[in-house]
Amino acid sequence: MNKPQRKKAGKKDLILLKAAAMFREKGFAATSMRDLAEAVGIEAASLYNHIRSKNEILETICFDVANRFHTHIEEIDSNHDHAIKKVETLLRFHIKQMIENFEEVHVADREWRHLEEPYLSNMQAQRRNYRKRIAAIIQDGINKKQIANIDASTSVLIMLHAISGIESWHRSKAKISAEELENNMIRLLIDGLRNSDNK
Amino acid sequence: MNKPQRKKAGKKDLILLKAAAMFREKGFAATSMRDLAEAVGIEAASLYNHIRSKNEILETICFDVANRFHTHIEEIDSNHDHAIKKVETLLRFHIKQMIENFEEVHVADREWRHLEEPYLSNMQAQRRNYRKRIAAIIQDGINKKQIANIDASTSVLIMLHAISGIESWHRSKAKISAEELENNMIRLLIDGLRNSDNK
DNA sequence: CCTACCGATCGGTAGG
DNA sequence: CCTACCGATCGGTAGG
Repeated sequence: MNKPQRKKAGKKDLILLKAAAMFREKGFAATSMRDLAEAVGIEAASLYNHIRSKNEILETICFDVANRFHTHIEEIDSNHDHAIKKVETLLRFHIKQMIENFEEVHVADREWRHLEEPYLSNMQAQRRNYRKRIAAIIQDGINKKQIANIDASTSVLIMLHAISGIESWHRSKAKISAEELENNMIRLLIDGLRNSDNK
Repeated sequence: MNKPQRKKAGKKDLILLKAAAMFREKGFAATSMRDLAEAVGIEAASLYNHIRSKNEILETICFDVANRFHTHIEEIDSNHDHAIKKVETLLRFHIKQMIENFEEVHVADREWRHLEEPYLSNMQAQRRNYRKRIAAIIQDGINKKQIANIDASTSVLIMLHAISGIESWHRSKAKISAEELENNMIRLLIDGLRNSDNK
């Protein structure tokens, strides 16, 4: 073999991947650049040829994930489905993301508080906005009598946090399958939204 | 009592209180003993006249909270209520704890991974066991046809994580009242458990 | 990508 | 409860 195959921007991606895994496992603050370097297989100083700072890694992870969710909710908002269908689509996307891109999604959700300004305020605003959009979808469904008369913000709180609980599914030994988990979650979370007359 | 509201070991309690608040806000790893000392109003070195180490503070918080929940589920397990009533009692207790003792309950729930051995394994086992007991209550209800035929472990996952989402209620500005929040959560979380014939 | 190293800060101790 | 200070480790840089 002449040269090991070059992944496009491979080393930086590897750093981000390992960082996500370690930030999830130990938390951002408790992960040192030396730990990370060891996982990547280089010296700590060499990390800085690929990234500018520890915080930049967190910024990349958090905003990548946020953009993905933002793009998805834009799509949902622009279609004309039944409100329950919209919520279901949103939840299935969240669940899939949490299962398939577990490390980075979980880090974005739990460690964003360690961002520095101005990123911290930016992310805070994005998160607030995102929740408001989901609440608006639900409230719209309530107004159109498509959804039971519940408190929209409580519902959003429950749904989003329940989904972040998939973390403990990942950790559990006697796992049900990802598909079963998704369908069980959808059933339990969507059921409370239905009007008694279309249950 | 002869003296009005005299805290006994007052300084240590104050340290634990401030520590819980700071661990919640910034995380265990990102909170320094110097930060904590400043919040308490003494020098960092003086903290060690009241506590043995930073980790001991976390241990105290985590095991205090765990014991509280353990005691409560023992009570529930020893009564003979309808399964749905048992779950509701449990959920209301969790919600109240999360509202009234927010800082320490939230720290116990999020920061226990920073415990050192043997406390880490101990806490891990306690948590696993606690979830199993809740799942058993639900499964028992399913077997007795008191609860719909759902996946018990998914239900536990959703319920417990939804409740830890009360954190974002604390942070929100336009809050609904604590009582409303509790009742909304109970409604949304319990509804999915009911059999269609007693809905 | 490495060796060598920086100043800052960490948790914690000695001694009063 | 304080001053003074410890060794360890942190994120990051210089220079090759």
